[in-house]
Amino acid sequence: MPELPEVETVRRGLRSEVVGRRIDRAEPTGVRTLRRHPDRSVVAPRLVGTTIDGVGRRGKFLAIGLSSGDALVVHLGMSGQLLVRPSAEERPRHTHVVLGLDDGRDLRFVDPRTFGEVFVTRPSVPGGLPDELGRLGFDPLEDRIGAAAFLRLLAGRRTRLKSLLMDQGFVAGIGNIYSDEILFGARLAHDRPANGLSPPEGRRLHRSMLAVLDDAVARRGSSLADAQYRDVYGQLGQYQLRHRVYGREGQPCTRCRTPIRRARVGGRSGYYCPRCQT
DNA sequence: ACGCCCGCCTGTAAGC
DNA sequence: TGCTTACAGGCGGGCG
Repeated sequence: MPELPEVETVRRGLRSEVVGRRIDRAEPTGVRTLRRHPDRSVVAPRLVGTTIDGVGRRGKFLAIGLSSGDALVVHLGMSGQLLVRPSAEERPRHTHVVLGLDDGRDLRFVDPRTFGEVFVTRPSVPGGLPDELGRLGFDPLEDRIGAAAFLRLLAGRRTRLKSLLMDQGFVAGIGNIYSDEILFGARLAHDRPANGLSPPEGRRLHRSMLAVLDDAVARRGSSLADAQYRDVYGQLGQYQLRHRVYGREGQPCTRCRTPIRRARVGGRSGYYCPRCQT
């Protein structure tokens, strides 16, 4: 499922493949994908003729900067893919947006479960972050806040750690998979209240967050059994091979051999080592 | 302020 | 074998 490392991998792929290209055609057809646009007919004219200037990311959102000053914002949701394919190639099912580029290729948004979205907006600060993303918390890799600042943010929060890590208004980009991996790396239980951590524990959480996310980006993200996550080239990620708790219920902990457990946390599966994480 | 549930979706896999 | 059910989960909204 696309979380920060997967979205960052897509961002880097777009930077290599589509920055500098002009959009010659636009087919924004997906009704649910374009749900922020009550009138979808306004979308294509804002895209056609513009050049892609750059690609930014905050948390799980991508912001594709256009020469017009608009930004094309993309969220992959659960099953969204941004694929760069030759325009002549057959389109897969659930293709909701197609941008025809000036090099004979398409940038395609494909999303079977339609939890993802695409919209065009004009940042009030030219070249800045789209205003719609302003409610997001800090981005662990873009902002690189230090341990001291992280500890100050934790201090005000009574929330349990897993919920807090997945709260996009607190820290942007972490979802179910990486919250479990980060908590394992920090040797902290998912239900610990954030403001109850000792300073060493808070520093462990900070260090684990950066270490897990950096390693996952280096391995181009996680693709699970459903193979829904693909980069812009259609390639799978490799970080799932490094998962130490996620999806490993009943398998021995890599640190202590105790069987990994699964718990329902807020309607979702959370995985942890009952011995290492306290 | 926080926890928890629901609804939105489709594809896959487990269960009967 | 074939149908039904459960599950995967990001996110916004609602409710207690």
